Amino acid sequence: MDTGMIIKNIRRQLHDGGYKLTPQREATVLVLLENDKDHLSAEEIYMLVKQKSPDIGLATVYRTLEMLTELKIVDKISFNDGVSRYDLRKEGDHHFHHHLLCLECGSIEEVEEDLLGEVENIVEKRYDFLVKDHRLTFHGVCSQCRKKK
Amino acid sequence: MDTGMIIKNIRRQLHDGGYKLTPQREATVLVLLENDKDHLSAEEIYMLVKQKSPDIGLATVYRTLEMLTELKIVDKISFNDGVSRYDLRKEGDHHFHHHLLCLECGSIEEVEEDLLGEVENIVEKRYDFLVKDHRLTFHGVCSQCRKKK
DNA sequence: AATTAATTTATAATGAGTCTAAATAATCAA
DNA sequence: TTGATTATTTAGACTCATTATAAATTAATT
Repeated sequence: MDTGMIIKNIRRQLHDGGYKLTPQREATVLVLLENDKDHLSAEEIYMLVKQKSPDIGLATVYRTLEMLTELKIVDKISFNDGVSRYDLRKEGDHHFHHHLLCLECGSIEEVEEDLLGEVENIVEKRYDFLVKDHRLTFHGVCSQCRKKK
Repeated sequence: MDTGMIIKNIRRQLHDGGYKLTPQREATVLVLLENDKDHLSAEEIYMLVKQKSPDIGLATVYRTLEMLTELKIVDKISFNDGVSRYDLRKEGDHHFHHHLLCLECGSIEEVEEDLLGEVENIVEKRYDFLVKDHRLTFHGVCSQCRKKK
């Protein structure tokens, strides 16, 4: 799907939630789209948005990210390094993808496929817990770092 | 296993890592042992330790928790609410247990059994990633909150 | 056009976590 | 044991991510 179409969908989602897609919000979403393989912090997103809209304020970026999180357009995740990171959810995805965090180089790889179907069933039955979403991160060593040794 | 024995084991683990079990560190470990079902933040731990050792400083608690995390005696985890939480690892456990976070009441339930064995195998093979540890949290609605409705 | 509501900006405030220097406690060599 | 060295703790200053606030701007409505 092209960017224009994605933006159009997001505009509709905002309207459904009672929000407008202001130029600042659109610029923020564009940065997220252009960097959908990264896991940017609010500060990093702010720096990138500033290149498009130099007058945007940091608080606006924070508020936009909060709103996008509430609407489940982005997922907020923390990798225990003291900052929250924001990850655009793929169109039609109803689960949050998983992450592989390399303890040596700090890289974060994404695992698109949902490996938790069976595990969620067990949790729902055995713990009587209605699962809505999940966060799964593996800590380990990526192939590149293992090759180096 | 009784508390004395656990403390003894932890003392040995600290020594092996080149640290001493000072009274302040012991008081901190005791608080973690006494609240092993909770997921306390550093500040909460500090408050509880202060009841045992009123003269302890917040920085000492932070440093102790950092050390215990490094030695894998506790696991540090964040549930996206802006604070890190610390969870004592059970004796002999080589994986971090999972969590069920209720989006309505905020309660956190623990899942002791390891449900990720097969998933880790897939990740190791399919993504060529050496798994050392994991963080798995399900977001959803607990049985109590569902009963209320 | 005037009014109201939503949004943004700039900046101040908060609060978790870290750093630093001085004090204290433990360890070691003589 | 004494003095010297090292590790640890304390208190408080500091940093930095995030949030709150008040004034200004923009958009929507009457």
